[in-house]
Amino acid sequence: MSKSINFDKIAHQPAYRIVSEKIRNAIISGEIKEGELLPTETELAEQFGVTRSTIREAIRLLEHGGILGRADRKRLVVTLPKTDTVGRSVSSALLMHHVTYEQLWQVAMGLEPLASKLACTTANDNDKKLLAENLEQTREVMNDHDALLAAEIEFHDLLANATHNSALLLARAPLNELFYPIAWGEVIRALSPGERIVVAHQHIYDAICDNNPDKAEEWMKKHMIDFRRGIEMGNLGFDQPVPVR
Amino acid sequence: MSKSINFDKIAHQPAYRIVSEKIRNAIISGEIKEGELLPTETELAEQFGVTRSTIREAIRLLEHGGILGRADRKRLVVTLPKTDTVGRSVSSALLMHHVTYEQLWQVAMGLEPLASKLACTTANDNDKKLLAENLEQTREVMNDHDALLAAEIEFHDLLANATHNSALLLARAPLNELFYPIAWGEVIRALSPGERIVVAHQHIYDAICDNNPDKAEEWMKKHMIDFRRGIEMGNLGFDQPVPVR
DNA sequence: ATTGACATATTGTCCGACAATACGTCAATT
DNA sequence: AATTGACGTATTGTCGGACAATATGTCAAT
Repeated sequence: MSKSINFDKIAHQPAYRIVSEKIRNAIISGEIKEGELLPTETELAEQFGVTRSTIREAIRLLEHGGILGRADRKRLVVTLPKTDTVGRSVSSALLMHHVTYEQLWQVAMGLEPLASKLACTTANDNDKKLLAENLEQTREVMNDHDALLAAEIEFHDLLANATHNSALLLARAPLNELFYPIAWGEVIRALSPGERIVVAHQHIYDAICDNNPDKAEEWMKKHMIDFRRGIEMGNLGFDQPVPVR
Repeated sequence: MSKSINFDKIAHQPAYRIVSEKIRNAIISGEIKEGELLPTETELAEQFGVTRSTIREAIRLLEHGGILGRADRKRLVVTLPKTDTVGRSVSSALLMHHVTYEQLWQVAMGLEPLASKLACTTANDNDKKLLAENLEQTREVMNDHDALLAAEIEFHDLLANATHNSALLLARAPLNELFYPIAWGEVIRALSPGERIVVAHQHIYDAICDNNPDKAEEWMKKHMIDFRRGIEMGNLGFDQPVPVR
């Protein structure tokens, strides 16, 4: 133990980070509204009094987070971060943490029935129409593994969208990105559970149309448990890390 | 409808993005292991055959996602993305989506009881020790609004950590960042619910020590519902967007 | 209304330079 | 032996300027 005075670590931020923060704040606070063009790099450089290279680094910092996109591959534009953009960085974080099938399933078990329940009261006509179309589509491709997987993923995605809850959408983004495509994909190839999937989806869809939250929640739970049994019956270890790609 | 042939949009990726992807893949696939130093910028520039500026832009792209940090503020090092790093970008996304208290609460209602339940079987001695210390701490500061809020946030965080489920940790990151500090903060200032908080935490802690998942889940649910009533009783609109900062 | 030609604006990439600072080494000091 | 000091080196942060590639806008020609 040193008896000497302790000074706080001095926070020397590089310029590109300061600039990035300033831009970020301007965006989040609504000073620059969504859809608006960012000033050009040279203009920004003049305004902040730094070189264009510095500005570019600052911009890259934000671009990854999805709050900056490009209008036409030239000018940068302020954009609402899409779920999949944000989801991708969360997913790579999870892969590095060696997330397991089981851990993802637990989260899915927490969020998907919830989404199902909420959707009953929030889904509008368009949401229902999309779900109905997906259901029909799923029935058609029931025996085509790849197409079935795509339809299954879309169903859960449509359902989540129907809640119109962006917090929920973002929280479940890793499921879309890692859980369904990989884990579920293997299950489908191993067990061909097309029939069971369609039945579950149908019941969930009906529940939403009947405005019956409890039923929607219950069927989604069953669906998820089926899921789990699928993973266990396939030869993928439930407690194994999700493989990278 | 044009009858002419449709070509796919040509995907011209700028060099900095290609470089960034390559580095990202090398990291995720484990080619460069966690904790290892990245080659210096000049070396990377030589290896990829581009200028240092381009390398720097590529690095900034990754730095934001948290998979690159710095060892000593000079050399870059491969790091496991911490939950709060990733959480921050998710949170700014949510703010831009004008997420409401209610939406965050719904997610919390899905995840927190789950965390509580899971923690019963996964918490180790150290987790329990930390929770116990937090509990004691909470009791002491019960009437100091700011300290109470900090302790409350820490409790939920410790609980989530005790699940040792990184997917869950990342999914609930926005709660730590937006829901508790802002929404809960206002409730505490308005209603001084110190007593109720301590009681709930105590029951949850007991349930974990008794290895009683159902009880843990139930009490967390009660706790969250209390939460909701708090928000409704305070003059914050439950369906209002969470204010920016 | 479509095409073509041309000037302009903006981004992507390169090069070279220098200052600030973290690191390692080795000597000097106590 | 442990701390301090001096010094050279490696690496990042920032600068300035340059040029090519590519969208954009305008106006004339068909």
